[in-house]
Amino acid sequence: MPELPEVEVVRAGLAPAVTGARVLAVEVMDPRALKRHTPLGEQPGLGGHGRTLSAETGRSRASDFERRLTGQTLQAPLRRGKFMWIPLADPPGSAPVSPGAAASLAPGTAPTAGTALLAHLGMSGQLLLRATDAADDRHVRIRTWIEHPEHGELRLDFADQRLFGSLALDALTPTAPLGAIPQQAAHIARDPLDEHFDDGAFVAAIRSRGVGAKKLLLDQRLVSGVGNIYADETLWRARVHPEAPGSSLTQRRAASLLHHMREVFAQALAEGGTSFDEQYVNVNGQAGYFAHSLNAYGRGGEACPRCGGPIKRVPFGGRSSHFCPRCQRRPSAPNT
DNA sequence: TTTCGGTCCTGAAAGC
DNA sequence: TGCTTTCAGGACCGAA
Repeated sequence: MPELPEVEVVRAGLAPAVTGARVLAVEVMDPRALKRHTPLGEQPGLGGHGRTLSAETGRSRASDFERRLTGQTLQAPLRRGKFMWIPLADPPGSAPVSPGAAASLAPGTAPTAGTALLAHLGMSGQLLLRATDAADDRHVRIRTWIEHPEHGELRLDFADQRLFGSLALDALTPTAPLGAIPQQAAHIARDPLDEHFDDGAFVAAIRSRGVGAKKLLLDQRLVSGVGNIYADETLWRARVHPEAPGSSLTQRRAASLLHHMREVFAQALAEGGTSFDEQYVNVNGQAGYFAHSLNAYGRGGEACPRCGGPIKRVPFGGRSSHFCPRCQRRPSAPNT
């Protein structure tokens, strides 16, 4: 289940092979993997994300995507949170973009910084670099043939079993202080590995909200890149109950959430990300090792590595939360 | 403005 | 053995 560390591993793995490569051909094998893609001249959201695509809409998106991407030159891939994008050929007058330079702008800002190939891996999305004659992987939805000046011809396959992910061509919108970000990712907050992430604003924001800490960590408008796995791990490390209201956290506790979030991300990155049931692999199809380092997520009924008490698994908005009721006490009274 | 629940989707596992 | 149900999850949308 790709969250920030997994997407960053993919981004870093793609960079050497795609930066400077030219797109030779594109084949959309399943238009449902283009849920975020809007053909030129069409209103965003028509038959949009989260809704079933009609056959006609699917064909229209597929042909537009194939036509516009073919022949383009790819730049270095960038990322914010779980969104990753590859800017297409330098638009005239645009500045170089770095991940740390990307900043949120209001949706709807006029696109003036070119176009990018945007990717969101959803739950089971994979971007796989393959030799042009390699055997097919399962669930390949979109196939791209590229030619790199040093590495020659390669295949870049987007595979996605559960179709929660998608590719799209999206307009880049300028950001302050430098750079640009795809419009579809402009509304989300910076991620905690971003050098421009505002720790003070994050702490203030979560302390002003009455909803549970886990919901706040999963809110991509407050901090991006956190999913169910790393939310549970962050809360366990910080000894915060998933349902502890943000307003019940002291300044120090709220800041410690951020500290532990960065800690768990750093460790996951070092171990190549978290892989379950082959739902996440790097660009070479290899699994990460961080699943072995999980303390809470997926360990319902097992002993807490810290206190030995049983890890509890409870329903949480259609999924599950894992925490240690002994280490992560629920606040008994509102903070005053 | 904030919060909640439904929707999209596939395949493994469990239950009957 | 074969069928049905449940579960996993991120992002988005509409309703309250």
